[in-house]
Amino acid sequence: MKKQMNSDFIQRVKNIMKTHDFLLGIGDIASATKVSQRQLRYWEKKGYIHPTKSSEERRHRKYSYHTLMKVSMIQSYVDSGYTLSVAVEKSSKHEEMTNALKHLIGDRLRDFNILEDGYELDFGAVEGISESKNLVAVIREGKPTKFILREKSDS
DNA sequence: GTTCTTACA
DNA sequence: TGTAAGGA
Repeated sequence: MKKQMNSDFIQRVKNIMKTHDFLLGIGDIASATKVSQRQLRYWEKKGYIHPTKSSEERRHRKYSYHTLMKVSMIQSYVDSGYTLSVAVEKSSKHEEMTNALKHLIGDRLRDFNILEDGYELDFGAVEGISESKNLVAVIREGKPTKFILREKSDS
């Protein structure tokens, strides 16, 4: 239900982006990321990045903001000394990790509290441990983050 | 004016 | 890989 609403929203945003041509040219990507147009065309030939499908009928390539971020991340890995292919692998893995984290948070985060010096994230009950307790991540500035099992409150 | 491909250095 | 040529 919630997921349905969310994908509808994303679809509407995509439609608006398309009708308003909220897309970036190769020059935009190049100037923003300092990756040359030559390099971007090379990355495309290698299959690392893809122009939007709608640009297949166009004269020029068009890129999404998502692609901009991907290029930026790949380049940051390249700047760190990784080879291009490794940089691409790392950016793919980073993206998957981000998706997994979003999934985890959306799926399991039951409560969130802001503390004086940090945060508490309540992930609810842990299967097979204790149904009356919740797993809580406690993050405090200057201290190691820890997980605790806390008795459920009635309020 | 920008982007495209091809080709040369 | 940068740059130039010559078109779109």
